[in-house]
Amino acid sequence: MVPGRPLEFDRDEALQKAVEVFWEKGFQATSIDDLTARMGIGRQSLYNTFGDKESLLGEAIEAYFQAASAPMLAILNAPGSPAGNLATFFRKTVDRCASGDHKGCLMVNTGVEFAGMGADSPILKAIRDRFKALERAIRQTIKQAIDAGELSKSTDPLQLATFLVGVFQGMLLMCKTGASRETLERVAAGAIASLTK
Amino acid sequence: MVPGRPLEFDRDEALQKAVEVFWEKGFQATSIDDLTARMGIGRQSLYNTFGDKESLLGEAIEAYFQAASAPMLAILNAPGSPAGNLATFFRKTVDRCASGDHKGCLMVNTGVEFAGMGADSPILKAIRDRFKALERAIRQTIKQAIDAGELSKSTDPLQLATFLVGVFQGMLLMCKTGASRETLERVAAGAIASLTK
DNA sequence: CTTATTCTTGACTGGTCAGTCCAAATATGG
DNA sequence: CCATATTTGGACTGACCAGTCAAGAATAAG
Repeated sequence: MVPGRPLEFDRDEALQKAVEVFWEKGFQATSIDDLTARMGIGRQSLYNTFGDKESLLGEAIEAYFQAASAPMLAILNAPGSPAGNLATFFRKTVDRCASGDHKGCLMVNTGVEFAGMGADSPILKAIRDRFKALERAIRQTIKQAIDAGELSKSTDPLQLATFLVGVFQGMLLMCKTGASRETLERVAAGAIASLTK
Repeated sequence: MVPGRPLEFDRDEALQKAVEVFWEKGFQATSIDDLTARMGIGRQSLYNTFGDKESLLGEAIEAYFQAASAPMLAILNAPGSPAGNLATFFRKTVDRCASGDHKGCLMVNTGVEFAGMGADSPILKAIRDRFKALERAIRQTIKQAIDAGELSKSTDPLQLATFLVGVFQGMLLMCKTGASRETLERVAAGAIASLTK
């Protein structure tokens, strides 16, 4: 084993706290002091362990995506009706928004913040890639729904998947800016209605 | 007439420049120097004429909304088919996004930024109110479409209107984060499809 | 125990930023 | 021409902030 003083904190726990702060306040509005306070570690420990502020954000987004996407992908791939799974996906999104104190989505929030400073930002690219991955998963479920006869054979899976991701992002945005549960339910109802023909 | 040295610049022109800067860079990332440079006025002139940075943003949002909403409301209220007008609304949104160099929507962008700092912000309230006004206009057009027999009598105007505003905001968000015209066209197609039954 | 390695603590730095102050400039009204 | 009112330009201030530095503390290997 390599010698040296061991970390006094749990790296994953600290990262989880960083996720919360970035999620609530946004990247620019979060200071290093905000982070160290919530993470319960010293300034130098943060720089040693996570690199600079933007690297930490990158790790926070990665951790957020893993935690947030896993249950949603599980819904899409659940046994039973694919179209029903898509409907469940949107109902679950309403629940998550309504129970999250209007924090919205870390990736959506961060995407808006970084969009203004050059489209070549690695952060922005990571966010886009992750939503692309979600789109692929939804498209797969749509294909299954078509095969199962739940959606018309004339349905364009790519078009419908992109549309649903758009509605999804719209819901997360509205959640962040203060929409009520009723509002989000109406949006979700529209998405679900587009699955019944 | 009240004496005193006259302004050396056109207030509305300067405000329009401020809109552009906030729109591109966001509120926090815009410094007073960024503003004075683009507006072509001195620092003190800015504070004299517009108050502090947040007041200027408030005026910028107001001016942006007036300029951006007028043509969109005109589309909704155009003579002819109400449902067709709603479809035109979304096609026009694609055009505006695709021709705007991925600036998205000033109100959406700003809404995300201010959502993190207290839901009681007057800026955030103004943004919400303006989207509520858009929702009302869309609901009115939906009612006309129902009366004209273009939409089923069982259609819930409020539900559909809220849904369409959600899709609209989703499109503006995706525009900001770099979506291609093709992507936005797919989302718009989904919204338009929800108007044909 | 000694040494090499890593972590922690707190002070420090260089820069940026929003907002203010003030003296000079430019207009009107008498 | 003078008094009054307003704008302008530039310097200034106080605060904050991301990132660095250095000295001491904790660990494991030999």
